[in-house]
Amino acid sequence: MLQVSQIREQYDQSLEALAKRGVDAREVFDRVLKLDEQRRATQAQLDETLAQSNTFSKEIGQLFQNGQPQKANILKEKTTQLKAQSKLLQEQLSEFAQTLQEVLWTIPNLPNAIVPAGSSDQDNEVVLQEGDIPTLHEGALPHWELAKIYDLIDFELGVKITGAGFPVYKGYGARLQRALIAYFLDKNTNAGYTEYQVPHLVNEASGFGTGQLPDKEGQMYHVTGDNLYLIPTAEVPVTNLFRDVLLNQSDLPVCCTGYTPCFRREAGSYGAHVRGLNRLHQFDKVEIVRIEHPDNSYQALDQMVGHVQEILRELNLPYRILRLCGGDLGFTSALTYDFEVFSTAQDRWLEISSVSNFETFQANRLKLRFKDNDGNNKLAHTLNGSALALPRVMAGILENYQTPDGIKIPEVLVPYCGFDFIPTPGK
RNA sequence: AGAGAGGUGGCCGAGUGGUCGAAGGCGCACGCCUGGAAAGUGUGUAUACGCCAAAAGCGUAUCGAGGGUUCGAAUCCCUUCCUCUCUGCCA
Repeated sequence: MLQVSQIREQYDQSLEALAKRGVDAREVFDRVLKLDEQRRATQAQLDETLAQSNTFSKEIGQLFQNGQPQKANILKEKTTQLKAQSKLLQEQLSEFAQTLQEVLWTIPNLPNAIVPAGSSDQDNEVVLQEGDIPTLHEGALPHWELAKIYDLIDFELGVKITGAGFPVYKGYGARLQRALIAYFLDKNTNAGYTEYQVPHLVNEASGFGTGQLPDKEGQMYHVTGDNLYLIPTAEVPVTNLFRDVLLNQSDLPVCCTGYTPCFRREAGSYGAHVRGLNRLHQFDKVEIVRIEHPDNSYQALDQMVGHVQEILRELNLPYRILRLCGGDLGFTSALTYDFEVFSTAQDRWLEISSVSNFETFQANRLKLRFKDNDGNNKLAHTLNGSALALPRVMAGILENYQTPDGIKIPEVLVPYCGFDFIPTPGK
């Protein structure tokens, strides 16, 4: 959620920034400023009325104590009027504040200066591409075929016990999955992130805190009996740990990591793009979250990008980094780098990580602040990224590491897996 | 799930209708004391919003949350959430 002061004090810059998303915000900005003015004026009036009323009440108390009830009764009548007035003002104030908040919720974050303008993923900037794209043997297969042949993942079984998009991992597949989680967590904790195990269900307040509610309610699974939501990403429980928190500057930066399954109801999309592991209702992800001083947040973002790069280099997967354009940028993000792994067998890039700086956009909604060294309370910057999302890493490994005799395991994963090769059945 | 107890500032804890944003203590910050430290001692120590160009200052709200009674509510009433104890169930 943007701050009103941002809109008021940097009106033109903010308009320009949003234009990169293809959003013309002039009208909504003007509405915000007007509502804010109304809110403030009403508050001033209300405060004055209540102050008057408080003064009278004190006088009445004294008059009763001094044995002058008739004088007190005169004042009582006055306060009755004031009470009616303040009640009305109170209602108006709530109305203005509520509407203002609702309008602010509709405005996306301001893209950073280096975000390219653009309307779709066509306009994303490739910042870097690294790693050799392997030349595969004749008859190389996409991962859903490999999963079947090697009996690593059973999609039909998942359908039987739950439904489409809930795969069952088996044998080597399950081991590889567990190895990846352990490897990612080790990489992250070695880089200074504190590991958390958080609940996979969150309450309504947390859904509002990170912005899934009220708008994107349909994307989460809702446990109606207890009014809880299955988390769509660890970002929700982890970031909400810091909801309504006032940190000290010396606490910064806060670096967290955690593994959770992620649940997404998301409908739509068809064909090869959702086959196999490409899009699921339940998948695993290791997330990193940082809370930073505003002066350091972009440096932190670069560090996070470097960290994910290191993992991909170790896995020896060909990848590229995209700087998302305004039109492709998430609603809450100021700057996002997407990581994509090249899937040779599918001949396409698969998104495996997204690293973003939200600046104060989330913190404002979460009321996540810190006391700076001058004693002022300021909104912190929040950042997060996947390090990494499992399914497409799995897909990338299976597809890029396949040989006619079987699937090799990236060297760094061998200690975690306990095997270095998945042989072709029957060979 | 049933029965009971309870939710007050960073923490502990007092407060059952007015002068209570809230005693006292702990913690913390700064000063004094000290050769240095401890002890002792003094002062200060919440958040949000509004007024003000800004600071100072002032106003308003906040004692889990929401509503009500009252001129006036931490205190009385209602609703709700949460925590603890016992019983039940259970990995």
